[in-house]
Amino acid sequence: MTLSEEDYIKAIFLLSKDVEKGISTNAIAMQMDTKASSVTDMIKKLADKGLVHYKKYQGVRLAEKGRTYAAKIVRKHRLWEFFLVEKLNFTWDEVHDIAEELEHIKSEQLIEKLDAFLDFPRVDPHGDPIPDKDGNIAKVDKVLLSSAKKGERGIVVGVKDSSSEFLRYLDKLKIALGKEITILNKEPFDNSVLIELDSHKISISALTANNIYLKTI
Amino acid sequence: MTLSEEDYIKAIFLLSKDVEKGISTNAIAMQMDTKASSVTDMIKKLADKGLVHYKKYQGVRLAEKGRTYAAKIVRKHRLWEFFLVEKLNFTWDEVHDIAEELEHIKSEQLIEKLDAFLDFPRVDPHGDPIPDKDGNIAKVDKVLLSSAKKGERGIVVGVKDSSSEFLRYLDKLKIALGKEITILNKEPFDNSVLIELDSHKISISALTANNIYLKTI
DNA sequence: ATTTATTTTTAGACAAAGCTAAAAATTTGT
DNA sequence: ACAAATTTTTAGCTTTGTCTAAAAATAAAT
Ligand SMILES: [Mn+2]
Ligand SMILES: [Mn+2]
Ligand SMILES: [Mn+2]
Ligand SMILES: [Mn+2]
Repeated sequence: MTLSEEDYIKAIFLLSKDVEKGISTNAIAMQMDTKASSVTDMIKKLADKGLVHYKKYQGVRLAEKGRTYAAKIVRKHRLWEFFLVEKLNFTWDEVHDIAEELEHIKSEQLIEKLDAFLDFPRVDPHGDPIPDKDGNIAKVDKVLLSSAKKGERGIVVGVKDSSSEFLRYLDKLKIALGKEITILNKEPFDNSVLIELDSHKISISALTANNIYLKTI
Repeated sequence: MTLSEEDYIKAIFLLSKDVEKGISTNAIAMQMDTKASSVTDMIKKLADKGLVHYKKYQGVRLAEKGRTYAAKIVRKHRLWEFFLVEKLNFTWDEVHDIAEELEHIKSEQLIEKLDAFLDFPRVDPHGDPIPDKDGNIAKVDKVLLSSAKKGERGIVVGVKDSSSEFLRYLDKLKIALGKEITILNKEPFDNSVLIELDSHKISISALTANNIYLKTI
């Protein structure tokens, strides 16, 4: 598998997470910041290799072989992110692009030794689960802050958008994994959410609330 | 710089170490396990980018720009090797190929943080010096075991051949960095060397002796 | 049910990096 | 000094992955 093939298969894997149907050419092109025609070319190659199921104009689905391969790349990506934050003191907004390269290093032994060195972490710095060595992913139960109800309390356990910009905005709001949040009110006018955090009341926009995951308590 | 360009510039850098003249196309092809015609193509590209000086049929020399770039790749290679051995418990014969990939990860910040995490090591697991962040390399003074004289003593500080096969052979002989060796005798017939190691006498072939560096004491 | 708009695929080009085979230059041997 | 051997370069092809522009298929709108 080439680096490029790996990035495609991973993109399809991530896009398939909560989608039942085939993934569209355009969706993949968007995710990978490339052109639809390039995607079509690559999909054909992946189909020839038996990694995806593909019928023209019908979108693409991962074959079992492709799914486990993709999960392993995601495993590497997230383990490296954990390493960068926990051992090298990077912040959670700095690690994605570096992990995007590190995830392609080809050595089973390396990743198993890294896993042990890190003491077998179960989630990455953004709260995303780290697949095990066979590609299985633990189902984390979490809800979006935007869908939590007035009066509920929860711990921040993840983010949906993990772009640097969003993560730095959360830093500014003092929102981080592990923080406790209480939903004080929801404003019907603009769907903003009034929360209590560190004994302060702050208002969170609908867009922001739609990108924060809570585990309700 | 592409991965391939980086590997070429590094190869030229390593071949230039104790050579004054231009590096030949064939020597590079040999080192990189590729064909001379491919080397010629790449050299032209590197020359266009100002990384090397090149005149047809005259071999190639690193330009200053190329030298510092190459030194940075070597720095990354050796720091990662150190990490693999010291933190992930790899053995010295297992790390080269993995470092060959890791050396291409593009992040200044990553390598500086890794350096700090490792506590600024000065040599890699094979005794080779780790260039500093500006590409300067400390001159280590060491001699080949093959050139040490009868009666001299020394500490093993490096290897010339760092192939897995040779390193595993050294493991078998119980020769490792830091071990003390006394030259008891040199056999004129086949240039083998009789040494004392861990209070045992063993005979080392000329070829083996020519790939072990000592710091005499 | 057509027409219009959007999505997807194809066709044709291009850059990177490699190869083989042949030509050109340099080095070596006598 | 000149022929033979070796090294280096060139020419022409191949594979990967990308792109633009045009054609084909599907989806949406009237
Ligand atoms: Mn990637
Ligand atoms: Mn992540
Ligand atoms: Mn390399
Ligand atoms: Mn080394």
